[in-house]
Amino acid sequence: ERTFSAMMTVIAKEDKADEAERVLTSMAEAGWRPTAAAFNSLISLHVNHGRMSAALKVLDRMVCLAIHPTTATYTTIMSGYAAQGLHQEALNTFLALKEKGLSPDIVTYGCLLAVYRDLRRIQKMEDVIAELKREGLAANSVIYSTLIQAYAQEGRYDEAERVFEGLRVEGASVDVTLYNIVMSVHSRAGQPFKAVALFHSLLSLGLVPDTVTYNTLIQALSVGGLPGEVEKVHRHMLQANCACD
RNA sequence: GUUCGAGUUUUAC
Repeated sequence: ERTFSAMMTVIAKEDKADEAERVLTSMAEAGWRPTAAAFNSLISLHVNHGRMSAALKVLDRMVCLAIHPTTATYTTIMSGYAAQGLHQEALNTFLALKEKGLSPDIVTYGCLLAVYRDLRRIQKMEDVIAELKREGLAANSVIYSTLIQAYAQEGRYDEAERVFEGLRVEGASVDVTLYNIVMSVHSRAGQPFKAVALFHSLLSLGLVPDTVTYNTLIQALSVGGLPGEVEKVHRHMLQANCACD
């Protein structure tokens, strides 16, 4: 059962849609009950290639086989619509999830927030974050980084920074991606020194810079009028054995 | 400490 869904994710990563379909249907025909996670992997595969109608067909077959879609099922579909800029469809999927009696989890909310960010509905985002907290969920780095991007997109850099400070006071999780995002915001705000400062605090927290970190920092320095500093970043990168281009 | 799903850099008109 468990090894099965693992197998499905492997197949999904290699984009063998037809193979995945075959395995899944033959299992079902043999009287096995594939897990919802196995179907979710297949749905995710279609979604990652922009094949929403194929994804929805899998959802239908799931229902026909009496395998109940999960929160992850709907979240996957929602993210597919969001990726295509089909915001209303994404929001409808969120409603559908709740109508089925399922509860959105932190990943679902992260996806919902990305939709409202693209729609430039900041107040709505604040409402959603309040709602998720009311439901006992802990806002994490994904939630806050999405909000930070929304403020930055409107040029409201001080509010973006306040969110970043607030999250640390609150003790929310932090990760490299959050730092990458805030560094990028400082870069666009014309504050290369803040990006550099953030790079150092990320290191002091024991976070490991990735290729996006270095690229973002280099970008911040070159557009920020400090191209001379770029060489230092390169040296740091090589010393850290980072597999960057 | 049990990874099926969410957020980040660049991208030639």
